[in-house]
Amino acid sequence: MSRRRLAYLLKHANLRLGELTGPALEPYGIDGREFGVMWALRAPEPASQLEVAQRLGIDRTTMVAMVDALERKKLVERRPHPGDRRKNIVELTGHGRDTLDGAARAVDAAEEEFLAALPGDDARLLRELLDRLV
Amino acid sequence: MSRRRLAYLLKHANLRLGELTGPALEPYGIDGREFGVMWALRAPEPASQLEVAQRLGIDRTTMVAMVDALERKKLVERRPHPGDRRKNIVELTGHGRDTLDGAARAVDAAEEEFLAALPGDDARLLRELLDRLV
DNA sequence: TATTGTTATACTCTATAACTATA
DNA sequence: TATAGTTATAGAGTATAACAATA
Repeated sequence: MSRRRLAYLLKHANLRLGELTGPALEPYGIDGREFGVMWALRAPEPASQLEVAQRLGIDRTTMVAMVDALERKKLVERRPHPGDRRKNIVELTGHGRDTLDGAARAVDAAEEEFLAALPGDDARLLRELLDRLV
Repeated sequence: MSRRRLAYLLKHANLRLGELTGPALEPYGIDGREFGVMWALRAPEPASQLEVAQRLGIDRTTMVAMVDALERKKLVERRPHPGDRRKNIVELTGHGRDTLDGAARAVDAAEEEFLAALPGDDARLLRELLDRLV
């Protein structure tokens, strides 16, 4: 009867996951949000700053600071778009790609630990259900 | 292959839910966080400010401002704890209880709309899986 | 000494508005 | 006129530190 609300469950699930992914990413010098940007950049097709921001659902002004930080760490690079000089192409550097490989494995492990309370099928199911909602 | 990360799914699920519950609560003059506090206060047993804060996983300093706001709206009341004068008992007022009744129905409807993409069994299952994780 | 509530303060995350340069 | 990126700024939401009252 002491039912917890869906918003509470989603928020605290995300908080708990963050407590696992945060430390897992620390050795790579990035936080969860930066990992999210790099993850969105992993496709071989280059993307403009705005495209990445929209893919992640963050504001383009927020994106500026994120790319600034990642560029300072030599993990991504901006270069002008050949066909439209208003746009920046944002790409992972070689070092960024290497970092992402390791970081992605660390995040995989953190997610696995987060989902450890659920049997394998249920973990897969949870991801699928959320995917259908978002 | 374009897999979205679990943190992304949880965050955006919560954002989407908030976009539904926010407007649903507007007629009741409260936001989602205030609803959360009132929901935690619905049990007949009185609770101290700190107990409620811990139940919700929010800081006690944050709790002060939340209770201040709800008290200004005459939805909750503080009274001294009879046995321990350091503590405040926080309780719903009559008006607070009436408001919560309506607000809870509005939030139920918003959650239902949020979960509409899932067949009934899956909606129940999602809640259960999250409940086991948090 | 430790705990509860409070206040002042600061930090993180994010968005809005205004600007520059391109289209 | 509209778009991409940038900057400055402001607003949530939250936490830390210090204090008063009480245990």
